[in-house]
Amino acid sequence: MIDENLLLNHGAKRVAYSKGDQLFREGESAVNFFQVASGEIKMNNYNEDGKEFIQGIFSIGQSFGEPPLLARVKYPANAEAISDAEVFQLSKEQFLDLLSSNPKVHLKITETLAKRLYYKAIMVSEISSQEPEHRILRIIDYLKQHVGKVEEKYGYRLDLTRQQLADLTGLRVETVIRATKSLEKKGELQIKKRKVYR
Amino acid sequence: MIDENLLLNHGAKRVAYSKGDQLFREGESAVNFFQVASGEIKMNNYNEDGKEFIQGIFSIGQSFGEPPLLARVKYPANAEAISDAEVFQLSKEQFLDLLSSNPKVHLKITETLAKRLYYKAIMVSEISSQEPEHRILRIIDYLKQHVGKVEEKYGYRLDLTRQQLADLTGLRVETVIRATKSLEKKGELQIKKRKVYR
DNA sequence: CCGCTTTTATGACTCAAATCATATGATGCC
DNA sequence: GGCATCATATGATTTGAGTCATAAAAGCGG
Repeated sequence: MIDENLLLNHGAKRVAYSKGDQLFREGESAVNFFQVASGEIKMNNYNEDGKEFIQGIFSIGQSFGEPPLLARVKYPANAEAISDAEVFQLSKEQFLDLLSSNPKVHLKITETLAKRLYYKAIMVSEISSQEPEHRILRIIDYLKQHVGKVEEKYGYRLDLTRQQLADLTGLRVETVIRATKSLEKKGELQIKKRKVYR
Repeated sequence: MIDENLLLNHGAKRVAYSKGDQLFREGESAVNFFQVASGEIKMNNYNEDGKEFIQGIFSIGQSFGEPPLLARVKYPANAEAISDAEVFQLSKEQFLDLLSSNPKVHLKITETLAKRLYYKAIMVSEISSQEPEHRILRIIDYLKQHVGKVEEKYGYRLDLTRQQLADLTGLRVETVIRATKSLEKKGELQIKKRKVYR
């Protein structure tokens, strides 16, 4: 997360999007740096027959879409507002300028990329070679640890629909529903009022 | 790739490994920066029933294992020498020192991470939602474009065994063999002397 | 050149997740 | 409060990649 004033001083604009708006599309060239000011943004892909895969969900303070900016490649996914959202935007030049004049911020960005790489390394290995229940537990544990919010009575509350969980793990809703039920039976997680806790 | 002399000036050691040696294991803490001097290193995971997944293959000039160093997390995978290999190693402190005293090198590393994130984003989406043939073509195209070597008579020659291709895509050898044959029939690639060209 | 290992190849069979259909329980809104 | 929409739930059926077995071709070392 880059300090708001620093962003504004380097020419960032605060842009508002409505739920469902697309900020950029897979295959486009990267021209901006993005950091969420409010709301939530997801990055996703759709395969030929319309099945969605969610690369990540970003909320307040988190940046996204930097890799293509730095690696000079096209966007590998779309970005879409999950809710109404506001986003700080900075042109590529402004962003690179900010980095070179603020080594600490640069290091922070590098760390962010490293963390995301860590997450992706885990997910790609899980998805390629593990069973549905295992995949689901892994992503829940990851979220609990890395974006973990309040510990409630029954543990960490997963704020995702079954569909989103499916799109993050590459499974089908029905499979996720059945797997979470089975996991509850095994005592690996709790389901209260349809919400998943762990 | 960081200049050899720069590495040595910052206290890098050149370490030799034999084919099959493990440089580090999944779950261990990261203490070193690595850059390949000769030979090839792969990073991989094994799931419960021994199935391998290859996260990446690194050859001369490429660095690996930086993310856990920067993100302060455990290694998400093992590193193993595919052939006899030599590797420059730098302690975490030496590496961070090198970065802070060489902004250009730092930016280069950031770019490297960004590129790998790009690759992983593609692979995770492919693996989660595409058919075997599609996955295989995608990884071949990626390799062709990003580590692409000599264009031969029949196009880019893929220097991977069917097994390695399977481990990179999360498929089974038999599936890869059948899929590549089917792709050849469709004219999407060529197979000459068992080697895949595209 | 010969034997051994690795890699590619192919057929038969299995099985678990995807698919399809349909229902019921929440939630939001005019 | 009633109606539309969204999310969860569950059973029946299909399907395609995994699994298993077995073989043949290629590469390699002595």
